[in-house]
Amino acid sequence: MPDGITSREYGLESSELRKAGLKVTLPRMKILDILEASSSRHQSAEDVYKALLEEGEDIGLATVYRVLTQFESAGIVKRHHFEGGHSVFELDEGSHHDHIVCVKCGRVDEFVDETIEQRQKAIADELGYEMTDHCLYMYGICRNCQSV
Amino acid sequence: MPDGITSREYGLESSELRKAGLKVTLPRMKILDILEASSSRHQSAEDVYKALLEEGEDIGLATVYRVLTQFESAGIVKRHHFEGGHSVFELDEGSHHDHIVCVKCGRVDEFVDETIEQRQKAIADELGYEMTDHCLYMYGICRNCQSV
DNA sequence: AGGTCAATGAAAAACATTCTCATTATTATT
DNA sequence: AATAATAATGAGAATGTTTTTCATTGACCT
Repeated sequence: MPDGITSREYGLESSELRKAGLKVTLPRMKILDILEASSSRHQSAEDVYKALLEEGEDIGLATVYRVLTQFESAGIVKRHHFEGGHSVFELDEGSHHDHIVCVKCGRVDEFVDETIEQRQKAIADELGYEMTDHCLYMYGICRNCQSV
Repeated sequence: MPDGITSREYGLESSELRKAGLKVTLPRMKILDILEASSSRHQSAEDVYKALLEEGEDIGLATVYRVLTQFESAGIVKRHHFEGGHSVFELDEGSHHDHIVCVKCGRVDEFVDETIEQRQKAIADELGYEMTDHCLYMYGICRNCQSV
């Protein structure tokens, strides 16, 4: 068990890391913590880094990027490229879903639509592609921001 | 008419620029040329810049970015964020369509599916969003690359 | 043609992300 | 518990893309 984490924290998370073939280190535990604890499911590397700073952790931004990329390869998180340049990460609970993002406040809602999923498969087939990934992003103004 | 373009070139394009409230300048005409002439409908700023260099034009990369962004605001081009970081631009002929990108060779195919379009509108509605934009990216391996 | 103001080029800056490398920590092994 | 082998980390440099700055040039209305 790395120094700096309590045994309370050292439970499911460590086995999740081991399962992924990653050593159990403080940065990886803390980053997993933050991804699980945060109110916003979608966080940029910078967001995670700031959250670490607020908790007084001395973890570098490079490590945050490294760890998030490893988590992506391990299937622990999913990376999304929303409009505006930088990537956001969310815990990958296994169930695919799409996103609608408010262009005013950044709010994100998730949804799944079986009709769309099926049409996508059919289209990839028609066009001769072996699909590896797909994502649907909608952008708009959420109810809150409409009334302002 | 700016110096450096022939009267042959000075036709539809200039009125397209004027309509958008943009002055008719040599960089804007040339960039429009390249977007129209290129074999690949989807080009990065860097691609456009290289094409300009090949034609012997002395137009800076900053101008390319500036002009493409203005074109986007004016509705002349659409910007896409494919996986992998940098943006690509394509002429906006008015008809919305989605994209499927080969992760091996970069080939891009376009498609429209009315069922998907309708479901998207319905979902945005249900979730209380006033939709401003939407894009669907599929990634896969195209027929050519499968046989390799 | 001339004046006004926007557009440009070049270089610097900003930004997100990745890499390098010396140091440190984890894990398997005593 | 101590150790050795090896992978992970932090700090900062480096990269790649995009934006900004500012002095200069150019388009366009009269």
